[in-house]
Amino acid sequence: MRPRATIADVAAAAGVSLSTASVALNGRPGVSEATRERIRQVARDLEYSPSLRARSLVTKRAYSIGFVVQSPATVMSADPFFGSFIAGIQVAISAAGYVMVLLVSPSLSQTEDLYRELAQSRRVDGVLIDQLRVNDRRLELVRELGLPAVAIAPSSVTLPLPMAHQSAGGAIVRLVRRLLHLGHRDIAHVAGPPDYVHSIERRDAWESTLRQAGLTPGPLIQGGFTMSAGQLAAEELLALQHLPTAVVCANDLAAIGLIAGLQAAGIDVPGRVSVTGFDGIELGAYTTPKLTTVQATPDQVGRIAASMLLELIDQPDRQPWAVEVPLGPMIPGASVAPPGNGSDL
Amino acid sequence: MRPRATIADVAAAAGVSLSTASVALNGRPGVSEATRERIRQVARDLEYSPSLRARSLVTKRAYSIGFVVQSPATVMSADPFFGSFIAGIQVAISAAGYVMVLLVSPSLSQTEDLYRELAQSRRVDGVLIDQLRVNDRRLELVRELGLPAVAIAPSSVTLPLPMAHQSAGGAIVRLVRRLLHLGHRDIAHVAGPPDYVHSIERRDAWESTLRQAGLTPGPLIQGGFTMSAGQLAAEELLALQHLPTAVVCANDLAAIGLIAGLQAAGIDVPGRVSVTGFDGIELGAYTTPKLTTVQATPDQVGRIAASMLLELIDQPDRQPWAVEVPLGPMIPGASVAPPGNGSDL
DNA sequence: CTGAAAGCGCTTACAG
DNA sequence: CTGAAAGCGCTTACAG
Repeated sequence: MRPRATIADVAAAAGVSLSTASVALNGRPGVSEATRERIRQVARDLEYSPSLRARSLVTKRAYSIGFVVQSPATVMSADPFFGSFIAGIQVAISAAGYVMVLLVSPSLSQTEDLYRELAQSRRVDGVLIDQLRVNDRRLELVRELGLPAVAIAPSSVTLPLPMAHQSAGGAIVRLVRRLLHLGHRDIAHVAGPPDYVHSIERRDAWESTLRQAGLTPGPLIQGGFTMSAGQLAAEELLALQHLPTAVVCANDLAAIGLIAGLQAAGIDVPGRVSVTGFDGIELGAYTTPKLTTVQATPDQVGRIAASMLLELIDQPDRQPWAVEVPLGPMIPGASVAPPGNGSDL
Repeated sequence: MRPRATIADVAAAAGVSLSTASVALNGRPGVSEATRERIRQVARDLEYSPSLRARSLVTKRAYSIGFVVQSPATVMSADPFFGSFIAGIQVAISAAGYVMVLLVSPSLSQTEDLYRELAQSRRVDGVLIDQLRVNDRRLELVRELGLPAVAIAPSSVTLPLPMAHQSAGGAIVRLVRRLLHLGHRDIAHVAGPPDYVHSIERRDAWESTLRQAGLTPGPLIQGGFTMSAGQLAAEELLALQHLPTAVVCANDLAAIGLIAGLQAAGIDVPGRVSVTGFDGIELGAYTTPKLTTVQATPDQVGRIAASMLLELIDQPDRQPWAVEVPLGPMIPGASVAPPGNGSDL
């Protein structure tokens, strides 16, 4: 890169001191409007652009936030959550001159090391914590490192740090009620991995909604958030004494895998079994039948979580607070129908 | 964050000068082994970790590379390429102490602005250029900005900058030959958007392989890289005088959409029409029938492109060079069969 | 083999 | 309203 103009060049060309140039360019009070405009013009003429490194050193800010995504193969390959999520983050931070450093990690322990490195090298001013586990050690880690952090977590949990809530549980409640309304009484759940707090939230939502309706929750299958988990769940269901009339899945991918698995075994969906998902991924519109689901809003989750993080960076001692991110609408699809349309095995 | 030890603290505690501490800690020659070890021990005791900002200012390095991904909704939502690609990048750069700054952009013109900002603020030492268009203005832009850049591009193009080649064209050749071997003579192509160089490479590969076999290339459908593009392509094919016996799609997603579209119209795949994809995404194993495709290796593309970029950053005046990234194997699936198994319309 | 000094490009009190 | 000086935390010639 060719040599760039520095603020010293601007000051010299404008015939003022370094500090005056700095004050003028940063819009701080203490310079006459005439001088300020003159200095700005000179800066433009010289194509001056401040060096972030130098500014970083003195303001003690990296102007970056960090995000570590685990098991990228699984999370990003198939989960549309990710693209919209980081697009939302960028919307929130770019106006403040921030960028996102993205790291991928193959394992939990490496994730912790990556957060540690980010903090120690002062690469970032704060981090986002996603995909929270039960007893997640990252919470303790960021506290210990003094690293500002915002967590994305279900509304049901309370953490000692600011949280952006997306209530997937609320979506599950809606879907279960829809199935109840259609007449289903035997509603199973294909859960996510049990060590994720958002798996637990969804399972609890399924269970409590059924209990509130005076029903005993049907079969609970430990599944996962992937298509292959859904397909395995189909095998488990088929091995049961009798099939439930409906299955509420933890997310769309599992639901799509489940439908594929059921269909491969000759089970009609929704004639014999109704299936619901959660996320509203594009793929759900391409399955046969189309998937009934609730639209998640990952872009808004990213936007809100990131702007919370910027606030926290400005006020590191602020008491933790929480913001609820609204869900999208229910997307009806032909994967759901009243029970009893299909013949018994 | 609590105050951190600086190199001055380490030097004082070890009873040496700043420069000696710096030299010792950076492993540069000029200190006795005894002093070096003593200084290292003191650094460990003080939990010293160098400030990247300060080092950046003096070494004139950001220790970051940039990557701008366009239309994240489309690219990342469905394309598994992305997750593996950035995982590969990180593998290549983390050992050198680099991280990746990821930006998303909704449009071409904004992409250019983002590259410009990255360069002007010296946020990054270089960038990766992906999803190359015909007459892509980013090539001129990085030259003008003096920003080191490596492009990911098909083997068929030659650019004035270093390139990591992944020959999707080679994959298409393999797939067309497989269809020819099975007896197909009427082989259509669902192409990607015509302004992407990798769309053109794939179309050319389809066309030239057929010509080499003495055949006239069948219908060419301008499609896209998404499922919905594939589904639209199905409608176009169905509107033709007669259906080809096989369709080579630009990627897996288009192929999956095409299969869905054909099946919705009552066309048997592969009985009536054989279909192939490219990428080897997980989803292809879940369609009925399973997709015949060739496995791409995005992790290796990322790894190789990123390490080329690090080399270029070290030697900015190096002459452009290119590295071929090997493709994965063909993945056979039931979406392909000999022609003539289905009845004519 | 080791130390004193300059400098990277900014910002920020502090004087005038 | 403006300028001179110090300092952010490092690295790197240059002397000794």
